[in-house]
Amino acid sequence: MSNPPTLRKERERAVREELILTHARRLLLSNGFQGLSLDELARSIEYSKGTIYLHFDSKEDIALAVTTEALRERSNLFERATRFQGLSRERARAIGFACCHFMVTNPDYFNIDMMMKSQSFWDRASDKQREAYLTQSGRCFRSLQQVVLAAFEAGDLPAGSLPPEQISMAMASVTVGSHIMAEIPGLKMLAGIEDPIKMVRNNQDLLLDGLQWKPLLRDHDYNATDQRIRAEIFPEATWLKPG
Amino acid sequence: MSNPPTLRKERERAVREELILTHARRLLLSNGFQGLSLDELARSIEYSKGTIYLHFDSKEDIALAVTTEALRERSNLFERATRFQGLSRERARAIGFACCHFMVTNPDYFNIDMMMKSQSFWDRASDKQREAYLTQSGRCFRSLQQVVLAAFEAGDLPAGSLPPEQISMAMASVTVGSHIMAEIPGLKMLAGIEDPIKMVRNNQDLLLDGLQWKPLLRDHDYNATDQRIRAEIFPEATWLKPG
DNA sequence: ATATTTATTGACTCACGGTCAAAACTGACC
DNA sequence: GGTCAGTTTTGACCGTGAGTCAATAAATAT
Repeated sequence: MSNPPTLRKERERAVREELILTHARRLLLSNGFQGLSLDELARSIEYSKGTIYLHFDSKEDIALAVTTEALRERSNLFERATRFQGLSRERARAIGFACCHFMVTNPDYFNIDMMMKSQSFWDRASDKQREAYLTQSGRCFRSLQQVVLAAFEAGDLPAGSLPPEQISMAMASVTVGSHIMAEIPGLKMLAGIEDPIKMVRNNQDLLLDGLQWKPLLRDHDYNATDQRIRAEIFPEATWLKPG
Repeated sequence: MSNPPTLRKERERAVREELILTHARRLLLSNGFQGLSLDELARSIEYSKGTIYLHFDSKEDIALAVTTEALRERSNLFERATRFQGLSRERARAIGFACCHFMVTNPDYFNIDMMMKSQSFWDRASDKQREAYLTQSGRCFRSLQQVVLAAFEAGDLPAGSLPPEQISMAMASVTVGSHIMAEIPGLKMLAGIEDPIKMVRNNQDLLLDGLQWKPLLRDHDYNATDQRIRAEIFPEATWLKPG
């Protein structure tokens, strides 16, 4: 039994897996799931198709892994957001900010993510990838939950109104839904949406007001908060317009 | 040139198209998009595969048509809902009710609908089907919009706060998002969601409160409203639990 | 009854996801 | 440095299934 080569092999394997995912993401984003050809992918990475199947069980498995990688990135942003120093609702806003920043940075991510949630896609992925995806979902959720609990402790949310998990879910729901609605080609026109991000954030504000999360939108200068969030946590977010 | 036979032909064509869609829906719902085989579909309808292609451009085209049929059904429910006699927020609630009723009646619809919105699927459908889909989306949206405008007229929504289209979009967003979140396998457990429908309606309530849509949740007995909605508009909705 | 147009077919192609026996490579042992 | 068991990698091959189109059947016109 030789250890050094084994370790090297593992490292090389990890590198190759990353190589596969990098190219898979590129193909997936440019041609969609249907346009992702495993023959082309094999050619891109300069390994054979068989080798790809040493890493992943199916095409769907690869797509889910790509999605999970992006989701991990999103979780990281969320965790950074929770570290914002401020009122509880400002911290919640920082998470909303993170989410929008992610959307701007990864404009095509939602398409793939939504697709993978369709039963017939989800079912064809491996347990391993499914678990990894749920782990990252959990991380996102926990970031939210942490801020919600802090809000209860600070008395910024009315005690006993709703269980905290439900509040986190509501926040996630409005965000996901807004992103989706913003992407529907025809409705954007129909509803006169000019700036999708603005809509998302707007809807988040409405929900938090509905939850009576203090301070309410009208009682605080959240534009200033946004500027602080950007300056202190997400200096790379160049999309935020002043005012 | 013969007219009578032409009319009959058109009728027969429409019947056959419906036949295709009926069977396509069955296969789609039971096996998912991947499991929908055009050979099997052809066998089901007792016509050849070529004939299917006289009606639809691609597999995606068929799937979109199935989706649109369901969406048309949903639009019908929405329009019925707008006819509820009551306060503006009660009418909005009736639409929320309709949406939940639809979800209960068509539990797998959202999967397909979400999939069709992915770029690579949408792109493979025909213009004709895309337009039909957007037409039905528009009908849903307009039902919502109608109730929102009525709310402004009645003074139940604070004037000048937000443009009505944006309010409609927010309502649609929170609903769509809640449905999606409710369906994610792992998160349901993580967040302790027991009744997905309850969550959807809850989130809708929170948003409408956030919009200051009078009367607020705490100022009105909306359980009674639900009972009336069911009795007067949706007697077939057996899922509504009393209380 | 026959010609012409229209409707329908299903065998065929081709692309692609997935497999696996064979080839290439590795490193342990003499 | 040569041999060989074990491991890794390969790419030709398979089955499936979407989409096509020349051939056929049915309907209609003459």
